[in-house]
Amino acid sequence: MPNLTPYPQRLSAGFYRREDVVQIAKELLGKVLVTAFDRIQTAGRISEVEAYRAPDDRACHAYGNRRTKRTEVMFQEGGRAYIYLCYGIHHLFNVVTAPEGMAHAVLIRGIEPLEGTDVMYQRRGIKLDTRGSMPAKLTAGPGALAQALGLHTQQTGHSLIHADSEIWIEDRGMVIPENAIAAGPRIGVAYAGECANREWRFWLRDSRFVSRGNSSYDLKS
DNA sequence: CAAACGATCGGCT
DNA sequence: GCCGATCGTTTGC
Repeated sequence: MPNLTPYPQRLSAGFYRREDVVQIAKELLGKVLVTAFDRIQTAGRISEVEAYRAPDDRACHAYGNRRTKRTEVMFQEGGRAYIYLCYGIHHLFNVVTAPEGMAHAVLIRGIEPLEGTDVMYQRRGIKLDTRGSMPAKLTAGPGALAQALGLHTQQTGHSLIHADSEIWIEDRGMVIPENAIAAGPRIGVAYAGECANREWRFWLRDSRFVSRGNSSYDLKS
């Protein structure tokens, strides 16, 4: 059988609306996050993610299924952006998953720059230096990559699926073997008690565009 | 109405 | 490695 799958292929409702957010988080590694605001396209390969899951996850903003104005979008059907302000400064981008009524999300924590890198430098306020390799600080860390892609809290709730969306995720056919994925506890959730021990942070083991050291271990060694 | 608190980053030591 | 910035959201009085 010839492979007739045309790439790139935008991820569809069926991908996002499954109930296993941990599995979806892992599958998002290697996919390509794209923004196209005012016809300026920027894109990067997802290299680090974290899963959050209401109602039982104390680290999740919708813990206990509490609905607030901010978290309401997490309860909507999968395939939307949940973007919130962190520490008064950083705009953190999450992918809403699961069917309507289940508040699950995947925080995107790192991307490897692919397209529009000049714009990324501009948005980040980093001076372009063509000598040497791209600095990890360009798009490693959730606040950094959101800034590089022009993501902002005002886009929270936007669809990642509709044809006219300015934010979407593509499958470009990259296959990530399980042993290329590392796992560890989520960052910055010490307040979450036992839930802080859940190893729901995943990253591409060999990527430089990861927010913390590549310690911890590989999945399925 | 008041106040505490971040799913972080960058600058400085 | 440590520390301060900065402000919307949430909760408590």
